[in-house]
Amino acid sequence: MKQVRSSEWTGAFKQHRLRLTKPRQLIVDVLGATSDHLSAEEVYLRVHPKYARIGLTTVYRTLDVLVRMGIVSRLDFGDARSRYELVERSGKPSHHHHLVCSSCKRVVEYDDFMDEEVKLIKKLEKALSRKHGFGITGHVVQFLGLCPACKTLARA
Amino acid sequence: MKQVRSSEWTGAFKQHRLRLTKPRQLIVDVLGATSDHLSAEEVYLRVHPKYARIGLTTVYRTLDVLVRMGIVSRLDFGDARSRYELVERSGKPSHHHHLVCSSCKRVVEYDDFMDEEVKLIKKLEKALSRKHGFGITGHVVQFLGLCPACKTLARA
DNA sequence: ATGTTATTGATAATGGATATCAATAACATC
DNA sequence: GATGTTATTGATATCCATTATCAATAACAT
Repeated sequence: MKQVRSSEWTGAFKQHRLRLTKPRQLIVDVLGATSDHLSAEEVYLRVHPKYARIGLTTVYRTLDVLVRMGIVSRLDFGDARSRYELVERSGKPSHHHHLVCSSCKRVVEYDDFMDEEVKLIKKLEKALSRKHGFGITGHVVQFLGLCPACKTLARA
Repeated sequence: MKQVRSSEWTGAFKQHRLRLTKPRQLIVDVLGATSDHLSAEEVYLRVHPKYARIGLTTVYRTLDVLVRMGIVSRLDFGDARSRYELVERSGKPSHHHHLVCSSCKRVVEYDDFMDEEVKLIKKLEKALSRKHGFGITGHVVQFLGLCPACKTLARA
């Protein structure tokens, strides 16, 4: 399952014989219009004004499909709900990772030393794939800590 | 909050004025006796035969305390429940990461290229800390994929 | 031995996510 | 453009991991 550019998602849908429905279009639109990491409910709330009969169930299902197709990434920042972002979105570094405040869950995207990181990840993927026979499809790299605001509060 | 060796956990408890109770001892024992990544319920089930009046609530609370003290790591393998492992356990590489099958959730621990990885992580921690003012306390590195068995099934 | 208070555990409640299933709407075909 | 097939939707009920509540209990300092 290889990555699909969000700009080509309609084509990918057709190839998989998936129908191009209004809810699906609006959900991709919402994800493309923000740099936030939205939860399913937040996606629902942003689609609702434009399409009031959207159902939360549909949002969950659609996000699942998009993740499985490699158009969307599912993220976990430890706040008990999954969050989603387009894999490819204009104005965002194509490859990035996340720095998360474990207290307030604020998220910073970073791409420092990404060349070096990608090189190491590729090397590891190859080694692990050979050693354990896994077909590797993705990775998670994340730093956890306290943001400046929460650090100050912790001292109080 | 710095890491605490599991062998010294009783001392760490005393320093924090936390009481050394039977449930807490048994929970640490269970984690020390396995290389599995247990869920809260699995910990509960393994303590129960030795101490039938253990409550699931206590297990959740204790695991939380242990995580906050740096004695235990909370892991997320995408199967909708947190899993736990001792940070330091005899017979396990002290620093390692996980390769997870996204289908059956099987987990392989690896420590390949760990020197290189640790060096990069340290460098990133320093850079991110300076750039964004975070006090960095931890990181997640994880590879996702399909294990040999699930790969075969997927082809069927 | 005793008092203080951290800890426990039964119970109920929360909340994100999923299963069910009849109604609807894409879209291939004519 | 009309029509039939079938993927998709969404209201509803449900699941299940985790957390809140609070009276009873047990660590441990004195």
